[in-house]
Amino acid sequence: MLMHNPPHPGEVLKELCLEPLGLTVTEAAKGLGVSRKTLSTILNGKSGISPEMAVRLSIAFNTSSESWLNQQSQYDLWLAEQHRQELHVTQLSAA
Amino acid sequence: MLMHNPPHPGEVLKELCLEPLGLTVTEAAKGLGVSRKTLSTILNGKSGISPEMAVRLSIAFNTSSESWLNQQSQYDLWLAEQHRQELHVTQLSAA
DNA sequence: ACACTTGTTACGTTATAGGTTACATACTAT
DNA sequence: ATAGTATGTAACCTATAACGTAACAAGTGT
Repeated sequence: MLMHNPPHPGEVLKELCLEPLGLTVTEAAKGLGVSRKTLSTILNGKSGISPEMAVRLSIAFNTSSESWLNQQSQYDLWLAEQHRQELHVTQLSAA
Repeated sequence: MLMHNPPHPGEVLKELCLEPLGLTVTEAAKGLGVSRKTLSTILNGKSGISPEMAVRLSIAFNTSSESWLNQQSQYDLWLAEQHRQELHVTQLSAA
């Protein structure tokens, strides 16, 4: 169902990983092996977490890559569900 | 952890939705509101299930869009995990 | 022979992740 | 004030991917 606007994974990343560890964006980007811009756009909700980025986050922060990618999926799905009625789809299975 | 190669969502779609209902690719594509090629490449593992496609599938087959997109995420993640060591990432949190 | 289904290729468009470079802004310490 | 650092972002590039149409070859069934 997914009724409520899920938070962008970038917010969660900032609040749960960077801030608690006192990491700057520059430092974290270096550790993750990506450019500062790439991390910055994620943190500010301008781009999403790719499968590869999920793996990077799992290594750097000792978490599960699944949790990161699932958060992104929930977010993407919430956006897609907003246009449910504009999709011309007909029922193919029994209700 | 995800040790085993997860099935491509296209296989699941074919076996769990199209075949049980006796639907041809052409019919299903029409019902989903996409081109025959788009559905065909998904069924044959040549392309993935997008968030919008997950919503289409949820409408046509009366399922949850989450389940479709999660299957795709698990698949994408499994692919990404194969290159874990090639990613130059340093530990940022305590082990 | 004819119709239908299918996979696939070729050719487009559009979107997005990622990189580098550069700029303007802010904060901080000297 | 000045130097250093951190940040967001814009411009420009590349690569990948989803999607469309049109066309073809191969298979199947009438």
